Amino acid sequence: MAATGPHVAKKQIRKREHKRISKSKSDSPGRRNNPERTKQDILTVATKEFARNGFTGGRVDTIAAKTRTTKRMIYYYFGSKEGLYIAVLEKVYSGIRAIESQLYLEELGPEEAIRQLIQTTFDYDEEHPDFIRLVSIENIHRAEHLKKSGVIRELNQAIIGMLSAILQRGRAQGVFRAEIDPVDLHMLISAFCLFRVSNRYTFGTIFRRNFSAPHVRQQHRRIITDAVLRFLR
Amino acid sequence: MAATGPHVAKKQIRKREHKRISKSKSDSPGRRNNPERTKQDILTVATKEFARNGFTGGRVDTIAAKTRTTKRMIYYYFGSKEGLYIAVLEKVYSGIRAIESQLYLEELGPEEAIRQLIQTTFDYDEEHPDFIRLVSIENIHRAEHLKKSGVIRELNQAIIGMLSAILQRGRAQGVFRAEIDPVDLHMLISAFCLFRVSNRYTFGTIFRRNFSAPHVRQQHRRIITDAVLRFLR
Amino acid sequence: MAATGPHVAKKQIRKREHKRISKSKSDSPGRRNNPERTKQDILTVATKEFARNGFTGGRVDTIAAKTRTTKRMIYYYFGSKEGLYIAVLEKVYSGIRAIESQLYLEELGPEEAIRQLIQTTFDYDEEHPDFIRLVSIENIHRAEHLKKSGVIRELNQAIIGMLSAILQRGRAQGVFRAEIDPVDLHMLISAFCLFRVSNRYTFGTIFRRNFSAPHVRQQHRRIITDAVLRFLR
Amino acid sequence: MAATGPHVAKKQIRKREHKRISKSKSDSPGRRNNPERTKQDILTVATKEFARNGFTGGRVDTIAAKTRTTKRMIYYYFGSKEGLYIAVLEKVYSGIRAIESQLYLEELGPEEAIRQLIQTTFDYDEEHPDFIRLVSIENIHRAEHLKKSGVIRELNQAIIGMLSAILQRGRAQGVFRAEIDPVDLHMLISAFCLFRVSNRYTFGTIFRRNFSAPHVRQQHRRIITDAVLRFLR
DNA sequence: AATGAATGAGCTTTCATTCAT
DNA sequence: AATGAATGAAAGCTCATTCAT
Repeated sequence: MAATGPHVAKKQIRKREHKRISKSKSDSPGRRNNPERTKQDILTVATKEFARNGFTGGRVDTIAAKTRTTKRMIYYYFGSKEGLYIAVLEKVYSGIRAIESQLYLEELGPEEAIRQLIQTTFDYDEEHPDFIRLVSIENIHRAEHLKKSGVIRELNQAIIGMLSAILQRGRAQGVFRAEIDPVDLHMLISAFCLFRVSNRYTFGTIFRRNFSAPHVRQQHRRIITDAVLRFLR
Repeated sequence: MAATGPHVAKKQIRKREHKRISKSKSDSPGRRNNPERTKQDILTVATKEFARNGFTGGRVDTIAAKTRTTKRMIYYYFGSKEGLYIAVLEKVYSGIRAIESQLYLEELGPEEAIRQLIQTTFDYDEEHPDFIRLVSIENIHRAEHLKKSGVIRELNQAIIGMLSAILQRGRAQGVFRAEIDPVDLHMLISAFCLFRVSNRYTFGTIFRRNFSAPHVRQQHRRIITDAVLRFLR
Repeated sequence: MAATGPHVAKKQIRKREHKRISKSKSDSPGRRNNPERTKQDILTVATKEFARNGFTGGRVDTIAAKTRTTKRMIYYYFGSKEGLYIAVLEKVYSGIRAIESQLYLEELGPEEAIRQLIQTTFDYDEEHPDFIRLVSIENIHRAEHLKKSGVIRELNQAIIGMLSAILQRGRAQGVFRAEIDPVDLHMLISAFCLFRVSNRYTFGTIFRRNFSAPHVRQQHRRIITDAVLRFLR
Repeated sequence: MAATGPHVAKKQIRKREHKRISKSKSDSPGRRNNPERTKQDILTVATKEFARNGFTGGRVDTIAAKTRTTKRMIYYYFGSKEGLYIAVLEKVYSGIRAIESQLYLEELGPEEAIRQLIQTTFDYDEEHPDFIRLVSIENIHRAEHLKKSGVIRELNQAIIGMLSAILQRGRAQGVFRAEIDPVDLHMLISAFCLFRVSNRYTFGTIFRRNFSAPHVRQQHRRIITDAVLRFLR
């Protein structure tokens, strides 16, 4: 074992050189040295792939092919297909939270606050079908992946606090009736807003409705707002 | 190493024996000679498998293994994995139609008819999670399989006719307000009833609600009935 | 769902035809229709591969390439790499058993019987280095695969019975001393015969002995026979 | 999602912190600046890993994870997986030599010297299964790595010289018979002592013997001592 | 002297489907 | 009418090693 010094390589037989043709510094300045960007790149592509084809149907190969990186890097950064999928879930769930936290509903009257909240939820769901699809997919999987993420659970508690405050103010002002559970209210709103997006394919096919049409959207927005406010009064 | 057959992973099934036992057609009327029963057997198993794991996640091998028949027979009778899946969809969609057609709501007052309809829908969804799951799964697939089935579209039109009649009677009696579209009303009801079942995993995980608990179920039934009736008045 | 009849295929889009060029009956009469031969073919190749490179180092691809069949068939017949490996173990262990069972030592005097047994063991080990290697490999794996095979354990019990009988006769005739455990005796013999083969590479390298040389082999045979008989007297 | 680093599967190791803590060389004498200690650390971990899983089965990643250092350092100090493995071999082979060189058998009578030597070998093998396993592993690899190490060959010659001297003395005193080759004698002893350890898994599984049991150990020690001495007389 | 970041190549296994009678 | 045997294609994942400073 002789001295302590570092190992001096003896063999230099490599067999992979052929593919490494052009690797000058100016070539691809975006890839190396910017791991965060690479991760975000993967995440964006993966979100689409999983939203489109589900967890089982989503292909790691397909994701890699649409990325600046290779399949190997997906495993380097996310460990497994499931690890990547969970990261996607965390990303999309944090998106809706970010919106909700910027509503500033305290300054509005109770009815107006509810109205605002419903419309924000409604529009967000309409404009983020990938999020809705991922939630559906995760429900098909009995939330087994979501359960593994400690992050998500904490993310979405804020909305209940907000609803609770609005309900209390409404009761104090005599405009809302008593004993409405905020979680149930959240469900009543979510159910409708989500259903429009998540079930539009079967519902639309069977009843020949195109939910993307602007006037349908307007009408649905009015319906859910109307139904909820009448329910609360 | 025994016989020559292929590797059998988990269970050592009968299969190979019957060759010796039932040589002539008249011998065992159980399996052979009863194609309809075999088809139903396959369909029942497939419904569970697809509901549990989705279309992509569902395995033809798994279905075959849980059946009295072999994998080959699935292809013989249903042509492909998709053919089997569509047959499953047709079966479960015809189930809810059967229920709805036996309601006899014409004899009830408008409010009572709506109440009855909601509760039936609510209970049916609660008790048939496999149906709800298959609808969700089909939506993930953008209803591409459902569209290939001419049968289903016709199945679920009846409910709209029924709602339309009730609304008309309600308007005539002055208990319901005008200009409520029956399809929208169906959606308002369906959204809530379905959501409770389809999204119980993510919603339940995040907000720590157990939707299976009897008192939660009772409360939800009251909420949707209440919300719809107030909306209609 | 219409009638009961079998499915009539609608799409016939296939994309793999190109490779299936010549598949006339006369082409390869050995492959199809003869699963047992195919299995044996795989087993023979796998024995060499695993003996050469170990369980971890052995490659399923390599085995498949050297076979008349494809990699897929290995999984069809043996279920997994481990399944194949265990089948190999069972095959080679049954080989030595077969030899031992044909010795007919009862007709010989005790000393002569022992002498015969040792020489048979010695020669078998010398001539079947693959078997010895597989045993070594299995020991590196702490016999975890061997334990999964119910067959092997029963295979090698016969030798103990034989040794026991010889020892008893020897004691009765007064040529062997008392209280020799047959399992220990089997180990004394096996240890030497096996070691020559299993450790010839390190031992040979360090002490510069070539165990394959005929005169070395003769000498070793004399040594172990001599040592055992002196031990028994 | 926190920081940018790669996916870490099982444990969240320190690593990244030390950069901030020990900036100057004088700061923390623990890790940096002590290459010999780092090398020994790697070597100790690698010995276990290779002994447990073989050369092919041993994982560079696993070794690195259990070390104070990173995977990169293994390559820095040992050049390759094989380089590290050879270093391990050299380490363990030098261990047995060290023991043997401290026996001082010249002062004992020939029989007693042999007795002593056998028991030392027996106990050393019993207590150093990792060494035995590495020897087996190296034999599986046909000693291809050992051959690359010039060191080892010289290490283990001493034992032959010692045996030779004892045999000569024994012959001179008339207690040992003539014409016993010291290398063969070494093999007779080694075979048994090694076999007990190297083949205990398969032998133990098939014949249901637990070689770790104290009374079995005692009996085996008696057997090999007895057999060898009777062989020499 | 020392190291964080990246990776090409290849591994085992699975899946829906067809062949051939 | 019914079926045992066979399979191409691709999926997820791992491994020792080098890049670039």
